[in-house]
Amino acid sequence: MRVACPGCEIRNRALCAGLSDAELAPLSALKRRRRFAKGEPVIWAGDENMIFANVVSGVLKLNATTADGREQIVGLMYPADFIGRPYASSTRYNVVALTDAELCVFSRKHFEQALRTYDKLKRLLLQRTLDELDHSREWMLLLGRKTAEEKVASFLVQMARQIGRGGCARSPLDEFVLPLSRAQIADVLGLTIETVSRQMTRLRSAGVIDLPTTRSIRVLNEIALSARAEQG
Amino acid sequence: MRVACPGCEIRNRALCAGLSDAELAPLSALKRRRRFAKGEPVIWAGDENMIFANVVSGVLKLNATTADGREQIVGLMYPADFIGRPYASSTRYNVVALTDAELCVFSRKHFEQALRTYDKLKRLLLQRTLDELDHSREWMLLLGRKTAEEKVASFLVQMARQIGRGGCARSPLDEFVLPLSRAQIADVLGLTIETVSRQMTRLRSAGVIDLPTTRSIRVLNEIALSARAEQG
DNA sequence: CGTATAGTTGAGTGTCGTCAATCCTTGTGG
DNA sequence: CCACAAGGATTGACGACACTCAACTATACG
Repeated sequence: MRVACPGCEIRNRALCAGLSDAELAPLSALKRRRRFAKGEPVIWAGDENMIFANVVSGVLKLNATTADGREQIVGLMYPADFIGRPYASSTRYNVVALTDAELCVFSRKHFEQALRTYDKLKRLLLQRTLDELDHSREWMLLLGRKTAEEKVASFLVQMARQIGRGGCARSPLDEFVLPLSRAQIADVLGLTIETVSRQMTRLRSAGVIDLPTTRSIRVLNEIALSARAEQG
Repeated sequence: MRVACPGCEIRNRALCAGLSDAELAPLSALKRRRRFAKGEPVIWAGDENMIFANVVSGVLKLNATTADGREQIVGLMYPADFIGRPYASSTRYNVVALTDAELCVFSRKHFEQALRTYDKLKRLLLQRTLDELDHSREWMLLLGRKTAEEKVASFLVQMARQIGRGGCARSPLDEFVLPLSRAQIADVLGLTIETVSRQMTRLRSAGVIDLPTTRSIRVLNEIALSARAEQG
């Protein structure tokens, strides 16, 4: 028996994991692999020509902006995550590739058709959406009530977990490479570049982390880091 | 033909609106009307004994807290909104009645059963959850990037819309009663009581709003209010 | 090797938080 | 009906944390 989407890196973790090979086969024919370069926009807020896709590789940001251009990253999408907004004609935020990325793309028509056909798909998307909602509410607590140090510590804890999840290891990593620049971290945390930088060096001075390069983090004291995150 | 849930105030706006009378009938037998007094907790974070319910009347808050007790309101629930967290054993936040409230309650078992049985119900819950996610992301922009004045103005714009939606009128109201105290508004906006109060009086001094009583708002200049909200 | 971009560090400012006093509202009992 | 108490809201003085502006350093890239 042939396996649908042979060689797909995320077959067992993405939404498709809820479908059998037989169920996936017709959908598989409608998908389109598409590459996006670092910095390239995937969806513009308000654009009706929306993309529905699974992230195969890379990291993307969802970001909202005020009228005068201030920016807030409201979500980060990793491999196996789903991008798109069913039941609405457009999204309220932009989606931009933070690294080179590969997506498994469907048209609105095909995806919504599949959503109607496969009950399981709907359930899985609902589960994912509920998880995202929980996550975004946790982030609201961070944005509204945490100090700069707590924000940065929370971000690093979260990052260690997320990067760990993607690889073979299932536990938080003690060393990893940030897929975000300082400016992007600032946009996630509702801070400025300078404040992020200062808090990073403070954590290093305190012996909680080390910064082998500006983009890589080594967690020296996970307990201390979690403590400074005030639950994260 | 008898109508399921006769006299229910939210029959046509809540999740149940997606079900026909025939479909609703068996569910209707399993529901339980329950009243909560102002300030009474409905769900505790981490409690497995979770409630699944439609809000019939009143306003409730979802709030998250840090380990040391700082509080952030991450959601407000109005009549016809749905409360509960399917596919998880507990919620990460508390649900508390802000006013006297009436809920139409189901047990986890019955609700998840219904979710499995009725495809339409799943679709409607997915739609709602996606809407909530959009809303919470919009709020992340507010929490992370807006000034105190913009936060308060955004809150008032939003409130005028929300209260208007509930009544017969479908447009934003120019005068309404706040269901929240200053302290609760502060917890929604990630500010302190004092800052909320100062911004309110600033808006009044500027002739944008009037405050007939501390709990009621009269919008004198909706355009100016929206402008100060930076899109809300 | 030189330029451009990203990141760090420093000095000074401003917005919002803290602490405290006062005012207003609401409810209760004399 | 009024006095009083209690909680909520407002206002003020002050301070701190994070932002702004700026200079400098490190890293990436041609």
